[in-house]
Formats: sequence, C-alpha cells, structure tokens
Amino acid sequence: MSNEPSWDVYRSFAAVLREGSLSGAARALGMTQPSIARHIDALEQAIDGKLFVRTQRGLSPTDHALSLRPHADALVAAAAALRRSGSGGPDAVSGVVRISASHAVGVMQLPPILTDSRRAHPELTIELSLSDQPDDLLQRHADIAVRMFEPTQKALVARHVGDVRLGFHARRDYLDRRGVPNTLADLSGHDLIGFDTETDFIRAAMRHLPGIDRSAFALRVDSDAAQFAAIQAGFGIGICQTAVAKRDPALVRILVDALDLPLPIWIVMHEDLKRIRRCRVVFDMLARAFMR
Amino acid sequence: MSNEPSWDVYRSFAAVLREGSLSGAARALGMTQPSIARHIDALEQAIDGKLFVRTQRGLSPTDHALSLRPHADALVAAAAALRRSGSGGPDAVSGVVRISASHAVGVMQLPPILTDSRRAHPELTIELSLSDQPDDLLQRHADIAVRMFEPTQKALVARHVGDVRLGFHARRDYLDRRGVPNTLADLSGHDLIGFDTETDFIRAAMRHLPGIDRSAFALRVDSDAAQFAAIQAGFGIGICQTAVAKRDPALVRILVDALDLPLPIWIVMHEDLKRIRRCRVVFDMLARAFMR
DNA sequence: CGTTGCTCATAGATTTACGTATAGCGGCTC
DNA sequence: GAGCCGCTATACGTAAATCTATGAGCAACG
Repeated sequence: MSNEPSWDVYRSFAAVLREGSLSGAARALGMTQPSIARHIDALEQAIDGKLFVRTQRGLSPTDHALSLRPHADALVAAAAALRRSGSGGPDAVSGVVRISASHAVGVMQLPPILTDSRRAHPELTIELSLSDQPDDLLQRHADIAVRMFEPTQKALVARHVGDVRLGFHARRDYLDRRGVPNTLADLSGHDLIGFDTETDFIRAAMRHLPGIDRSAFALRVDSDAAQFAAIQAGFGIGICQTAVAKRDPALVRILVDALDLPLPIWIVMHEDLKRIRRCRVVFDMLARAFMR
Repeated sequence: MSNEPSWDVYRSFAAVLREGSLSGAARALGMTQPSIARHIDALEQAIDGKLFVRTQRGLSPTDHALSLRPHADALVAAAAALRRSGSGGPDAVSGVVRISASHAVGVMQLPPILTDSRRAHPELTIELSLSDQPDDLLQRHADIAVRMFEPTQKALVARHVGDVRLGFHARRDYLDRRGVPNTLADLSGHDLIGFDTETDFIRAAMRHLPGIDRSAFALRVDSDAAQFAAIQAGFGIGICQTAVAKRDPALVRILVDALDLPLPIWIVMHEDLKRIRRCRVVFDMLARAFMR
C-alpha cells in the first residue's frame, strides 16, 4: 500500500473520466496535459492498477476506473459545494446558492420568483440545476431543491408549500380539427404527448390512466417544459399544470374527471445549510412564493 | 471571485478543523506547519473571508469555517471512499471493505463472522466503523452497513436477513438480591441501565414502555455493548438481545410480556459498489451469516 | 496522398510549493 | 521567576511540481 496521493490527483482523475482525454481534462481544469498525465500515473501507482488504456483518440477507462467513478463524482460535488458555501460569508445574503428543480418548474415558475429575489438581494447569485432525476441534494449537487414528493431523508429540511394540479390539455384549434375526447378511451385516436423514459413517479401516475402507456404517445420527451411547449404549439394532447395552462387562452382543459392529480410541492434543503444565512433566505423566499 | 484553490487546500482545511491547530493538522497529514498555514491563507483568500482566529493555543474556527465543516467532512469521507475502492481492483476479492454497524453488532455478532470471512479471503482487509448514529452510508463513511431498520434510500441495496429480539435481562444474583419485578411498574425501585442520548429509534421503542424514561436510568450509556456488559456485571436491569443473553447462563430474562420487540436486521450497501466484487462478496457473506 | 487536427509522450526550463530553521509569544510546571 | 513546551509567523534554500516546446501516431478531409 503506497502513500496517499494529493487530492489534486483525484480532481484530475474525475476530469479525465468526464472529458475522456488528458488534453480535455487539462483544458477543463486550466492546466496542461503533461500535468494531468502525471496525476493519472501517480494515481495508478497509488492504487497499483491500470485506470485507463491510452489511445490516440483519448483515454478509455478500465472497469477499475469506472468502478471509482461514483466516488470521483461525489468528490467533485462536495468540493463544489464547499466552494459555493465559502462564497460570501455565512451571515451575508451574498454569494452563490444552487437550486435544483424540474425543467417544468425551472421554466414556468421560478423565473418570476428569481426576478423578485434578485431585486431584493442583488448580491446573490443563483445557480439553477434543472433535472428531472432528483438525486442531488444529499450528493450536494445543489443547496435547495423544489420537489414534487415528500423527501424521506432525515438530514433534509423540508416544507410542504402547496400543491399543483395536473390535467389533460390541448390547443383549441387542435380540438376543433380533431374533436374533443370525452373519455380516456377516446384518446386512442389522438396525437398524444408523453414521457420518454419511465420514472417511479410516472409509473405511479400511470396507474390512474388505464389503457395509456408509452406506446400510445406520438411525441415522447422527458422534459415537461418541452411537453408543454408541444401542447402550446398545437401538436396534440398532453398533461401539464392546470395553473400554467390557464395563462394561455388558446389552451383548453379536457377530460377533467379522468385526470385530476394533485402533486405536492416541497421545498427541501440540507440541514447543514441552515447555518448559512443566504440559504435560509432563499429557502424562505421560495416557500413564500409557492405558497402565495 | 478568485480562482479555484487546490484540493489539497480543502484537505488541510478539514484537518485543521479536526485537529484544532496548524501544527496538529500538519502532524496528521504528514506535512509541516508552514505548508498548512499557506493552505489556510490560500483558502481564506479564495473565499475572501477569515476562517480562523489565530491564537497561541491553536486556531479557533469562525462561524464561517464552522458552516463549511459539513462539506469538508463530506470531502474527507469521499476521498477515503475513493481510496478504499481503489485498493485491489474491482474484480479481485482483495483490498479494503469498510463495514458500519452498531457497537452491539460489532462486539457480539460480527467477530465470528469476520473470522470465517478472513479464512475464506485472506487478502481482504475489513475496516469496522462502530457507531450508533447510522448516518454514514450515503456520506460514504462505510461501504456496507448492518442496520436495525429498513433503509429508505433508493440508492442503496438492502436485504432483510432476519430479526433480533430484545428483552429485559439481569444477572441472577442481582435478582436474588433485589427481587424479580413482575410488571413495568415494579421497575421503579430497580437499578436500570439505559440510553444516554435519545435517538429516533429509541423514541419509537420507548412508546411501548410507559412510565420509563431517561430519568429512570441509574446508568446511562449509548453503547449497547456497554449496556450489555453492565447487565453481565450485575449492575442492574437492562435491555439486550435475547439470543445474546442466552449465551450467558448467569443472565435471566424478565418481564417477557412487557417487552418483546422484534428488530429487523438489514444488510445495506451503496448501489455504486455493486460493481466492486469484494463488496458484493462481503455483502453476501454478511447476509448468509445473519440468515443462518 | 498530403494536410489538418486531434491525441499522448517526452525533455528541458521555470515557477511553485515544500521543508528546515529560527524567532516570538503565551501558558504551564517546578 | 526560570525553564520548558506548545503554538504561530517569517525567511530562505531546495525539491517537486508546473508549463513550454516538440515529436510521433492516428483519423478525417479535400
């Protein structure tokens, strides 16, 4: 067992995994290719095993390297979180706060909220991490998250700030052209907009919609923002938030009885961040905005 | 916003937080005091704020530094996990596996299991992290955990491998001397052994034991292994596993009806580690041993 | 078929970071 | 109160890391 490598070696390792080449990693880190190469050599020597096979088109990771990837990513996330929390003191409302949310929330609800926040706290920088796979709070990929389900972790501070209603919607002229479905069964002849990959949440929701599955969709896309845009464009019938749909007078809600799914909205934060004032401020601000 | 510091700076920062002085951190990391001092200076410059107030008895962290501590600890844990996983290839049953368990399990059940494991895999090094606050799998303080409750995280692989029964026990001569209690109320005159700090699990368990709380205990200690040792020493009446108590003929189970709490045993592993063969091997080995 | 663009590897110059040594300060013990 | 032991701060020479520069190999393109 050789001695411990410098942590910079880990950073280089993560960058090479991410970028796929020594040169790419060097560019990403603002270093040079020989330095990264030495780091990889050092790490391979420390763990006594090959991590990459060198090719002329870059480095391709061995199984050994792939098995380490999750740890490397965790390190990157933790370092970024430390750097973020370091910015701008624990008591000042300045520095960086990173918010994780679904694409839908990020596109359709957060912008006005963040605009107000910016006005109230001009020193505060917001990072928005939009993703529909919400696995990032404990990994510290984000400081605060807007979630559509109750978090189960004890290490998290969570507040239920309201509910969102989902419903089938379509543009008026589409319905004029193709007819208005009155039952779930009527949907079979229509152009449906739905998910691409099935998540736990979607599996649960689809139990309320017998007869509809992935194969029924004429447009499959995971971003709910893109789904909404497709509905707005008159592509066909899809599911979106009723509150958001109301803003567009061209949209019509249909099949009201078939789908009326209330989704809870939770604001979630890691407990450790309670000590950092700007995180508490953003947390409260988000909670207030969604409760309104 | 200045440029990013070296990750070694984070390592030094965590060490100073942990050790309380530049010199101590230097000793812990095998470096020298001026180097650590330079690192702290660099970090303070990068985040543009003071992290420690220098005194002649060491460095005392500011609120700012304390607010960063959880992140620093996360980095340390992630680096250690990466180093561990790096040891000894993904397909070999050699290297290091870190197991987290309660003190009780670590003292009373794991030793024979690990002995067998050692015989089967002499190249495998086991690290045992005994703690009664099980917050460590997602933070990667350990690779595999033995838990007494069902884990809720999706990122974890878990297997229910049996149950453990808890009951009141005392040594025979203690009961001869002080009398045998027949109801929960009878316990009030006795020397009770119990927890020191209340955890979620304990709160739930105590709901089944009306009239007993922390103030009733004559000996308060969080380690269940220490509690068992106290029972064995004839200190008084305490709660322990019935199966373990049976091994000592001097121990008597009492108040059988008042407390018969079955605790599930779960073996838990982070999903990421499924790729690492020695972790799968240890996981299966633990599962088999507990199911037997 | 040469040219361009990308990669990794290597050698040498230079900067950076480290360790050693020392000084200064405060508390503790005798 | 003298001596000792711990801590931090500073100066300086050296060791180790970095960058620059260059060469060689492979793929895509005209």
